[in-house]
Amino acid sequence: MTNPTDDLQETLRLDGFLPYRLSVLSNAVSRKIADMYEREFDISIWQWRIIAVLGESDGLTSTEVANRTLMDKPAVSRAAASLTDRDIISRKSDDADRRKAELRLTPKGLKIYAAIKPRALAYERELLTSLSPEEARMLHGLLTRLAHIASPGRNLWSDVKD
Amino acid sequence: MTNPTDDLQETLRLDGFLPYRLSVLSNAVSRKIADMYEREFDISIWQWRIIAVLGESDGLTSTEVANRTLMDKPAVSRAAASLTDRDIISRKSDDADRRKAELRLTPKGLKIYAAIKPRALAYERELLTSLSPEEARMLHGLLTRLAHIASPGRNLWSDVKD
DNA sequence: TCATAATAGTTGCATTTGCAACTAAATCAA
DNA sequence: TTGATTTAGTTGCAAATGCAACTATTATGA
Repeated sequence: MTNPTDDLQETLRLDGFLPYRLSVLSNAVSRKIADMYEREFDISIWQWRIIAVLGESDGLTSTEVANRTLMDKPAVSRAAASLTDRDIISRKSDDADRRKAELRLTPKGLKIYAAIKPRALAYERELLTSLSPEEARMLHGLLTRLAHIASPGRNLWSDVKD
Repeated sequence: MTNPTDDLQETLRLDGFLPYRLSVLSNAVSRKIADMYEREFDISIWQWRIIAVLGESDGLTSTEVANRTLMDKPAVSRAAASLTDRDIISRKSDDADRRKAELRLTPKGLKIYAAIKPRALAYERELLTSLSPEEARMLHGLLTRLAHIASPGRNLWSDVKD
């Protein structure tokens, strides 16, 4: 096994390279959880994100959804269109400003939200089984700090404080 | 879980949902670092992964590269083809088994590797500035444990020991 | 007022991705 | 042998992504 660049001081192992590890782990997690949404509810990750934020707080506009989910506007537009077609969310355009429209979960959407939510939380719990509660807290704190560095200025997610 | 309705009581905030946070952080990090590869060297993330593993250990076959980088075979094939076209890697087919071909960095490839590596490591260091050495170690350990749960059986990355 | 700029959301398109199906070569079993 | 299987790698294609350009509506300012 030759290492063609022994002369360079620091070693780089893809294995231990943080961006790589984050990417691989995130992909594995997303893939697994997306399979569940998809298989059982025919809902994509983006659709789920919209449902999730509307479940948290109803009556958001597309732009607000985009900000909260960090999706771009076309992605929200398309995912919302397909959810509207399937009667999972409704859109009511704002009378005062007819460019805007408020998105809400329909009764059907609420049912889907109520069905997916515990599955999502259960999967998260499963992931965290290997971590003690303090370690889980630590993990979130570390991820938050990394996010500040990775996207300075922009808050990738509001800091969870407790 | 004895009482399934307990799940419904739990709150779900996308913000604090681990799969979401991993995805958003990983995207931000990948985007930022990919910009650098792309802008300065016209190298995609996939191409960089190939260069990186070949920089670590030369003379791997496509399949070995795929295993180490967790890319799928078509992705390796295409990225390797374009790197070969650009004379960044070379392929020498194995005389004993003519299905196989060993991939190596060319002198030009070595130069690119040598140029990108310190930038990549510098970016990783920058990310980790907000963490103490123990915290960084802790982070890697936590990510490793999550990876075991997320992809049981399959080792997403060999555990860094020593 | 009216032209200009800004904002909300949609559409179009080129690129990337993931997966299945394929070719070529080697191995195995009878 | 030789026919079936396995393995290495490539090609093709459908779907997902990301971004730019567009429409429609509202706000601004001379």
